[in-house]
Formats: sequence, structure tokens, C-alpha cells
Amino acid sequence: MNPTPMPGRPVRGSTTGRSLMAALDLFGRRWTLRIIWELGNEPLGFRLLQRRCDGMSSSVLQQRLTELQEARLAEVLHDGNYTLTPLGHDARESLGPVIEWSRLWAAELADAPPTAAEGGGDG
Amino acid sequence: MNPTPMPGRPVRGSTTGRSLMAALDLFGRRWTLRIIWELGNEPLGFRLLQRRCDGMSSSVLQQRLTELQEARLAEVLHDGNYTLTPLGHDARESLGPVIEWSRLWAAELADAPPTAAEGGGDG
DNA sequence: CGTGAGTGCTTCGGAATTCGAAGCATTCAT
DNA sequence: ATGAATGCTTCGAATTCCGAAGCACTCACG
Repeated sequence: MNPTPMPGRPVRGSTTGRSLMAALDLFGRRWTLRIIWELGNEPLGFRLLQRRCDGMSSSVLQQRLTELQEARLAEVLHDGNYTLTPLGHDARESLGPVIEWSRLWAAELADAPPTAAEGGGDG
Repeated sequence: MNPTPMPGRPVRGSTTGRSLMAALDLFGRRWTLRIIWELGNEPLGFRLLQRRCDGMSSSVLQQRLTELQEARLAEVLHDGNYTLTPLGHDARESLGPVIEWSRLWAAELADAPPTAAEGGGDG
């Protein structure tokens, strides 16, 4: 398995923009974005969090939770629940505009539905 | 292969939350975030875009490009280059805060480097 | 015209990731 | 003790990703 993406791991010569690439890599793993989002609403236990994430695979959830802890975005509470660290909350807040955009996206596609040629499957 | 995530058949009256999950799913695919980012800087041809993305697999790039077009985030210019649609640019702009956050992330980890117990691999 | 280099894109076998059912050790209420 | 939760692991199978190779095409050069 690949290591958790970290802003450090300086590429020799220039760390420029590297932290962004690391973030894009971390977030670009299945379920990561979703977990941060769900955890931002409230602290959640393993199994409940799993349910909130459409019943995602427990093995992958465990994997992601470990990565998120390594990256200092998540941590375990005294009661055993998972929660976001202050840094994690910042990350989730940075996702705010993405959320707003998704509404725009939905509206846009409603105005101009995909053509048959573009696929997108039917329903 | 899974279909391109779409905010979904905007059921009249309630597009509730669904569009967010679709967005989180679309963005949570390897390279998608990165491609949007790179394409936001300037229109790029297939092979050049591939190089900008650390030489990612051409087959996956083609896959992502198709998804992005279906989702109306990207399109092909007359000269054949790929570019972001206005909607795609909005998406990329919504990523702005994430970029800022990644700097904070890097700074934070620099102050409190991961312990051996937290793994994170070696460097 | 032929040659070489670059392009967008596809194919396909192997590697890596994800899935998901099953199970284990605990805890808590009955 | 029993039943129902919980956090977390294991492991074989399905899916996704990788990446070298190749095809059809364009363009500059001669």
C-alpha cells in the first residue's frame, strides 16, 4: 500500500506547490472526502460512520481512518468515537465552497441535460 | 466500470444533499482533482496534460477526461486542447480554500512531526 | 515522395486497491 | 448465560489502475 500523502517528503530542489499535490493525492482516495464530511457533522463510532458512508467496506474505512490520523486530520475521542482535529475541521471548512459548487453543478445539469452522445447512462 | 457521478435526475423539489455526494464521489477518484487543477492553469493537450500529472496512466487519463466531459466540467477546444468549461472553472475556484488549507497542513506537520508510532512511513 | 517526431487515443496483461462477508474479542443490558 | 452492540481483522474475489506498446494521423524537412 502507498504511504499516506504528506506535505513534507520534500521533492529535492523545490517544495513549491508540493503540499497541494499531497493534499490532492490524499483527498483523491476513495471515501476520504466523504469521511471528512461525515465526521465534520459530529463525532462518530466506527460502525456508525461506516453506515453514514453508504456502508463502505470496513477494511477500507479502517485504512482511511489510519491515514487521516497519520495526516493529523482525525483522532479518537476518550469515548472511542472518531472526530476531526482542529486541522481536520479547517480541511472540512475548506470544502465548503465545493459543496456550494455542487449545487450549481446540479442546477447546471438540470438546465442542460447531457445528450445521448455524451452517455452518462440512463436511469 | 462505474458511471460518472452526476448530481442526479434533479427530482423536482428536492435535490437535497445528493449533489454533494455525487461531487464527493466524482472528486474522490484518482487524479480527478489533479486534472481539474492542471487544466485550470491553461488548456492542455492530452500528452502534455499527462506529463503535468506526474506521467499518470494514459488509459486512466482518457477515462477521467471522458468523465469530466460527461459531467460538463471539461471540453475540447477547436485546436484540440482540453480546457475547463465555465462550470469547471467554478469547480476549480471552489478548490481555492483547499489549496490554502494545504499550506496550513504543511506548516502544522512541520511543527509537530508524526511520531514513530503513527507510522507515515520513512522518507 | 519518404522519414522522423509529435499528437490523441486504444489495447491488454499484470499490479494495486477496493469490496464485503465472516469472524474475534469486548462491552452492556437482560 | 444470552443477545445485541461495538471496534477491528482477515482474506479471497472484483474492480480499478498502471504503463508499455501500438495505431492512425499531422507536420516539418528534404
